[in-house]
Amino acid sequence: MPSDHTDQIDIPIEAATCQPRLDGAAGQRLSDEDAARLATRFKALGHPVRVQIVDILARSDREVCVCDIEQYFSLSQPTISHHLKVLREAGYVQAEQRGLWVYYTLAPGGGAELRALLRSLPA
Amino acid sequence: MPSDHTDQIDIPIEAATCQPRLDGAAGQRLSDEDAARLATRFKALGHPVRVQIVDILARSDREVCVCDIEQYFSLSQPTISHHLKVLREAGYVQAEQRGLWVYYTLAPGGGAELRALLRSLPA
DNA sequence: GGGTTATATCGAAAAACGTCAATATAGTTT
DNA sequence: AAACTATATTGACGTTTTTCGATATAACCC
Repeated sequence: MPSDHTDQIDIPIEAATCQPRLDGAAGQRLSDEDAARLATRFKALGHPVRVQIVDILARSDREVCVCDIEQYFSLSQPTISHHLKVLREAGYVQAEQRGLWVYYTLAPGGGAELRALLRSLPA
Repeated sequence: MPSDHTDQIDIPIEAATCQPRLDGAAGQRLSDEDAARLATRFKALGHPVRVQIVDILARSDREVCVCDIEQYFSLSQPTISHHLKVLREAGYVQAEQRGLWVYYTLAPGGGAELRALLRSLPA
């Protein structure tokens, strides 16, 4: 009779080990430092209030006063100040004091990239 | 007599109020829902281990077994499993079980975007 | 069936985060 | 100088996140 008992039958599903990798188990990858820097930047955008703040700045064609930013939220002044600090330290925004007021803008360079990031989900 | 005592002298630096906004104090902006969704996605990338995992998947041209992912880190198995879950729930990665092993890939669609995100900082 | 293996889930402890009230700082006005 | 204003910082408290050991689940092999 023709072969209908092809000997594939007792081949274990994946040769008893998960598909071996080509490169030696720890090939080229992101450095720990780069991963940490990236994570810091992403984490800074990982809060709705900070996303909103960045969006406000991205939509504005001029600098925006902290006192105006505060109007958008029903949060205490220290809380807004804290979120602005996180965004500043992550390099997303820049502050300039003039008189009693402090004006924020998106940090130069990252502007286009940031607008793209914001568009990356709602699309 | 000609004006040489122009009355600009006692104009306060910024007219006693910070530069007024053009739109009515709460113009068009990101909805709370969109801000929350964006923040959730960014937060999922807000940890170095998860950035590394995404990078590993982004560099690989094939699916990667959990057992291989674990090799990259000196963290417990439950911890890696937890980070994979966060990435899964954020929609960045996909899992497929085959035999005893589970293989992860970047979620379809977002692949190019994700690679761009990863490139967004080290550049 | 019983034994083994890979991954996921649970529960707890430590660390990080978000928020506010209180206070400090720095500028402005009188 | 004193009073006032906008923003930042400090300190405390509740919540969430990260991590692990222990256990559960599910698939394989004998």
